Amino acid sequence: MQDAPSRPYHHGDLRRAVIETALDMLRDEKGWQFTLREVARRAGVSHAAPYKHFPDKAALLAELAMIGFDRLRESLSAAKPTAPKSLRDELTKVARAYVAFGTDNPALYRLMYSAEEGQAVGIHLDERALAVFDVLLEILRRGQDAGSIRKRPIEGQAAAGWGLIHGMTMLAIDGLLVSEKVGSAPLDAALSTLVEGLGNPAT
Amino acid sequence: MQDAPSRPYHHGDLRRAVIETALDMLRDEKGWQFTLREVARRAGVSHAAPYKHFPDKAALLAELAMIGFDRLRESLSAAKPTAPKSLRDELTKVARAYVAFGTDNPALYRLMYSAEEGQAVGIHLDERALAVFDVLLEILRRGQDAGSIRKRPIEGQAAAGWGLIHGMTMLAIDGLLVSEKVGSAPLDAALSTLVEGLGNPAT
DNA sequence: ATACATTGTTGACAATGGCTACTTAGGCGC
DNA sequence: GCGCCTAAGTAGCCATTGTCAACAATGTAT
Repeated sequence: MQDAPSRPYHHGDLRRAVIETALDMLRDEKGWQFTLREVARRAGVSHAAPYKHFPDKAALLAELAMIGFDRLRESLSAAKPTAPKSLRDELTKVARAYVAFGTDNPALYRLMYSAEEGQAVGIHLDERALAVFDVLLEILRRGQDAGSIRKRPIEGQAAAGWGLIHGMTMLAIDGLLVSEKVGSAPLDAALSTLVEGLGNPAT
Repeated sequence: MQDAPSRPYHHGDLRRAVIETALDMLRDEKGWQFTLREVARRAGVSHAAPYKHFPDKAALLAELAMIGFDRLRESLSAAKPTAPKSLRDELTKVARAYVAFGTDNPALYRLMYSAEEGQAVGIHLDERALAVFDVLLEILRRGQDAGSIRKRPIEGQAAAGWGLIHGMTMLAIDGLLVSEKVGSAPLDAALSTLVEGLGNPAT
């Protein structure tokens, strides 16, 4: 991780290094409330150096959130089966990957959804965040065309899917899906209920 | 609220006053990251006075969260129709009240779900939090008995309901339910999808 | 070579904020 | 009255942090 010999005065690629270090810290810690100074410390530079690459802390956070959306989309794409048995199967696999991303990257996920003074809205309307949403939309659209998903306004179905998946992710991250409340396989159960609700009963 | 003339040296009921003041602040601000000093300031006492009634800040936060659960349960009970047209109607009304509670009390709701170093689990297993969950369970149970809700393990159905409702609440609080993504009535759509998923198709 | 822009370093400011002593006010039993 | 307990006030420690200003090193174009 740390470069070996007598760090040259100029890092060379500190911007990237700061981002990488911050992502590392998000991996380690539970929350995204790291300090810029700590990032600098871990990156092996002085505490003010990051300011040469980011106007302020919020800028770094926004950048990290965007990277989070990119990675989430990649996760979802990777989880999409190439030859799905059914659309319901596909939807389930993608949803599972979504929740897994959240539990694997709790701090990053929280950051992506933390309303930094109402800026969350803007972030979520960015192209890179919409790309994640489009994965869901595309599946629903295809399902409607194929007849396996109810023909309802697709935005509403997307709302249901997003809401349930986001909710389960948050609950999972917070460790609240304890068997006392939701049994032993809450995610399976929730997803199958969702799929029932979205699915066309005629099929 | 504020006692009138020349505050006596001893407040008399500072514990309650601190809680009330903190609840006021939660109503005003978006987050629950108020400072104890600010609470004391608003309550009109010195910044150290609260420590006579709460060992530390976390204790106050826990107390507030519990009150939140109490109020949420009351809201749900109040929303439960006395003579519901159907169980689906009842479920929808209660769910709507849940989300409304969240959007009406965003900071308090966030506090209730903020994992203060993994203590969220304990809080949510407390009797007063479980009482909220029981409202959902009871409706599902009754629905299963009446045959209008699918006969599936009830914990799984509760997971789906909780997940979707909590998710929609969080999205609503964060202002993310914008029409560009989820259309004009996302909550309606999501709840009807949920009800479809939970409902017994035979009926 | 030399000027200039870039990128890092050092140091400090200002605000914050939880928490802890120690001191004072006041009520209550005796 | 007297002493004691509780509740409140005052003062401050101590650590943290975002940010900025001034300075130093390095690379680059002329």
